[in-house]
Amino acid sequence: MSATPETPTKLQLLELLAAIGTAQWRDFAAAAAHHGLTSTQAKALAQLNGPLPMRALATLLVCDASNVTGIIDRLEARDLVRREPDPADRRVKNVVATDEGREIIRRVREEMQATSGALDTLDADESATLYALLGRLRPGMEKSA
Amino acid sequence: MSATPETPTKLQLLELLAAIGTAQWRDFAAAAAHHGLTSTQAKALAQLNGPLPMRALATLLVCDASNVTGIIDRLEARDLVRREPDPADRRVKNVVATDEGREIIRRVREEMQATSGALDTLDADESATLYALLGRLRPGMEKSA
DNA sequence: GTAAACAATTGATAATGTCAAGCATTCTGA
DNA sequence: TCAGAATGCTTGACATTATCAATTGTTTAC
Repeated sequence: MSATPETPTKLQLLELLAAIGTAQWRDFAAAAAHHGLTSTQAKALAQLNGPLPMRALATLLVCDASNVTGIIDRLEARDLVRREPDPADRRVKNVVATDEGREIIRRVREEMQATSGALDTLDADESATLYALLGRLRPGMEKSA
Repeated sequence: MSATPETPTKLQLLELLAAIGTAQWRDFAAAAAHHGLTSTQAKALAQLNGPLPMRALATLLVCDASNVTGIIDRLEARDLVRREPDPADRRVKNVVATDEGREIIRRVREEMQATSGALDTLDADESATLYALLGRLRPGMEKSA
């Protein structure tokens, strides 16, 4: 057997990447549902590492700003996030995750067992290689069309 | 510099994988919108390599069967899919992509330029390595929770 | 200091999602 | 065989997510 395995076609690689992405999304959505969150709500909560203006959140979620209003309304009704006025610009409202919100999204991430378990099958070298390759891929993929 | 780069923490790897998945989804959704398809419609169309019962499609999309009825209704109204009776089981309706449906999803895939372009930055060896690593990850990730 | 630009919200409407109920068909087992 | 359970799809009721146009309040630019 060769040290360099057969080169996959680009289509094969695209398809495999899509399959991984789909599986990961399923895992995330299932964990979120387990905590009474819709996928969208969980996705929004996952962005809130720090205070974030509504507009910025809309950009991250790639949707209209008016949509974010409703999503945050529902999260706020459950005390998972707060709206805070921005001290520098009175037009802006910053969204902040509450302690409860941070805790719940932490658990969701923790419970992505399919994804987590799959990564456990890689040894240290493989993890490092995968990390390096995906890291090279990332900037190109995040370019705006 | 070392031949074996630093081993990433599992959390770092999870985060990177999530970022790649998100970027890929954005790319797919944008290409779909360019052809007047919602993300969900495109996702449904993408499953139709062959005839597929409504129920099977619901399983693949991880949603209720009644939801699929509406999605397929709208695709059928645009002549992108057809419902065909199953010869072996009269309860079943098989969904089949029309020529137009196959063509439109082919173009959507073709126009995922961010993803495609990112993969172009890898040489043959790197592609092969990435393909092998992701291929090892896949079965574990597709396990049901 | 007025006009343009921007942030967030509201209201209208469509698409997506769940659940419960229904009809038609197939399967199961006594 | 045939009554009842299970299955596949649809419908109806409803909540969520999405987009767009219009509004209000606040900055920014000229």
